[in-house]
Amino acid sequence: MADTVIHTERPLRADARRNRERILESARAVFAEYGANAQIDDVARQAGVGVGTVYRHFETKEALLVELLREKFRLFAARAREALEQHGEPFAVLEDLLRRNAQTAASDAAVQHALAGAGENIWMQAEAEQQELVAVTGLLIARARRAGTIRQDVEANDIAMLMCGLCSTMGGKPGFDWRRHLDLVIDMLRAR
Amino acid sequence: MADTVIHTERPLRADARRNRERILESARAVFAEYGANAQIDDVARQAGVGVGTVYRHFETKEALLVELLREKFRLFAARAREALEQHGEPFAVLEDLLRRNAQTAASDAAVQHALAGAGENIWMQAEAEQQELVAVTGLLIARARRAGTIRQDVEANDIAMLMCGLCSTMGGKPGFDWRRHLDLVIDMLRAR
Amino acid sequence: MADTVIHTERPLRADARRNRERILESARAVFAEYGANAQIDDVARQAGVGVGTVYRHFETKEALLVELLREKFRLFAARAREALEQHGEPFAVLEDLLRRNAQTAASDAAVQHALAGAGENIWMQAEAEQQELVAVTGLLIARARRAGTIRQDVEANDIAMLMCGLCSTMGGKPGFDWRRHLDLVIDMLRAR
Amino acid sequence: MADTVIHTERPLRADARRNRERILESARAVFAEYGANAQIDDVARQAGVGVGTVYRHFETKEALLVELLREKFRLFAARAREALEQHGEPFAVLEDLLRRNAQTAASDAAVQHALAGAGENIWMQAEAEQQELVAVTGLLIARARRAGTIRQDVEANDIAMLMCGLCSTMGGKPGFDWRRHLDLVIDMLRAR
DNA sequence: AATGAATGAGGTTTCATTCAT
DNA sequence: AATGAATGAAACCTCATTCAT
Repeated sequence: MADTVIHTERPLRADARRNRERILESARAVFAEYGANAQIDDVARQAGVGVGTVYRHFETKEALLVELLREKFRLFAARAREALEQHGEPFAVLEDLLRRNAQTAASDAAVQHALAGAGENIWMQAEAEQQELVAVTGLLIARARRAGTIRQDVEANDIAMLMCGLCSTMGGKPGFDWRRHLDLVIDMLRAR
Repeated sequence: MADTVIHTERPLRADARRNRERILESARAVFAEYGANAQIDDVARQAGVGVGTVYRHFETKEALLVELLREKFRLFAARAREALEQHGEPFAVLEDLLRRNAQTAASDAAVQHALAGAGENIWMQAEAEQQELVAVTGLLIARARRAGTIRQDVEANDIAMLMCGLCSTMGGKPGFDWRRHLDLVIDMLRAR
Repeated sequence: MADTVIHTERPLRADARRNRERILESARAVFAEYGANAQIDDVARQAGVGVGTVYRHFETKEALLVELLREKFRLFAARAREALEQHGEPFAVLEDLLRRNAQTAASDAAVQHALAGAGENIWMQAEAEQQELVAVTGLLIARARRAGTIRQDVEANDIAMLMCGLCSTMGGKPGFDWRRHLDLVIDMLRAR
Repeated sequence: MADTVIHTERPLRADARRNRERILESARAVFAEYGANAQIDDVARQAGVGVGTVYRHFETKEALLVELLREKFRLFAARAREALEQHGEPFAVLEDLLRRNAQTAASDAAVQHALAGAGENIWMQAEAEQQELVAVTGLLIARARRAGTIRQDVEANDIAMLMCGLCSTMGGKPGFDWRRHLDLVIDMLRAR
């Protein structure tokens, strides 16, 4: 009851934190279903809260989208760090990582799409998280390069772009089969 | 190949055809500037016609987007056909084609973006044109394969997906340099 | 070829007259189907002419509606005049007239409706024709009154209003059966 | 008869209810002034609320019209129920009711008009309320019939149609005087 | 005289965001 | 802190009417 605490940043009451989680979850679901033109009202309804609550947690719709993108980057970065701990052949480890990430993105294709279609604005606001991911990916590449199992001229951003491109083809675009394509891309990355 | 096309559709009065052209031109400009949420009213104003005229030519905003996508595919297909006529080394011809297409897409990044973000719907409505492009690309690949200068396992749809992916990274996404990346991709396509 | 005739009012070339007829016919059909919010374009298409032609004959959509109302009044007036020639019992003649008019209106319910819903404006522009109808109806009533077979206090405008009201109930309004109701109304008009 | 109505629908916040009332009031005024082609924006402005609020309460312009019709039926039904409580001569009670209703309709002529011109759709959506009115009217008629002061063959729907017809003549149609006409109609309903 | 393409004011509706409760 | 009603700018689209062909 004596919670006259001064919130410098975000101690966030337990229920508030729970709401935040629920909102993000719903946002994923709703954007996945309706693309970037899903409505905040839908997100709120799905989360079982009022619109006002959504806005308390995310100042704008864009901010919500940004957070989704950040989360994705954080997840991928976390996986990349785990990969760093592994002791297998470096390229194989990287390959496994990419396959798992692609799979995750595919199960989320519509959100991915919404994010791809989203203005550069959104990407810029997630730059820190993106850099972090690129940095860790860089370490994985360096290891593989030392092992001589990856093309010498590949950089972390190339992987990022290839994966980003792969995701952009995941919708339901006719003739496109991302699994096949990923096989090819991975093989292309391999040292000759 | 002589273009004795039979117009089953109405031949379109001269001024109407002119308007149609102007509308498409403006649409390109306006979508390029404002992305997929450009307004039809802006397209009309920019074209110097009334909104009604835009709607007479394109029943829906989506229809306009579809036509833009179709045009792009037609342009790329035309270039691909030209490339078929050339007598240089097949892979070099293909490389040149890809570079020119990438350049075109880049000068049009926002439209590209709008199209990428667009629902699968739009892509499906342009499927015929896409198939045509893929078909001609297939011929170019076949030649290069016979010459032994391209990876044996590359298919036309892989090229499509790589280019489509490349385009999706063209916005202003931080850290992404498509020219560099295209160099890499082309080199990856080359036979070892 | 020497048709430098001066058109004081409407000599109207034969084909023009034919067009005018076709337009009115189509207007009846189209207003009957879509009510007052039928579009001029529909009328034109149905008539097999361009919109411009419709406008050459009828300055505005309202003018077209007015003409439809006028025609109806003219038809009813003509029938009333014919009734005057008949030698049966005056009230019976009137009754027969009303029944036939109601039948006509019913087969035309939607137009009737459109006309009823239309502003007073329209009725005022058809006033002359309406007066003519009322006048002839007055003669029929007078005869019946002399014969003592109609209520003494009924006037022509009462008949008009009753019929107008009857028509207004003809749509598909639930529970309303205009034939039953007409029987009652006619019996009410009869002298006790 | 105590109004312990159970609200299955949400009880509606106090301010929301107030707004709803205001919107209906304005709708009456605005439809009265401009007929069926009044604009929702005008209704909103007149009510001092945003358009969005109008749409929150009534999904569609049509829904607003329907509610107006329902209200009218409810009002008339309420009056009819009051009339049932009265102990005067049954026909006189009915007559008084009709006169008051006609007066109300006249003061509302344009709305009445809009409703008359409206598609059957609208009437069908108000069928429940209409039936209720017809039912109560039926009781009034039954009493008068027992008293022998009304024509034996008149039914509730006849009264409805006569009144509905009367209303349809109320605009500014030339030559039509509804008060005169109502006198006649009432006299016609009286038992001979 | 006829055609139908063009016009553009105006209509309905949506939805991100604010704010009273 | 949460709620959801309210807001209103802006989006899309329609259609009576005009006008170039």
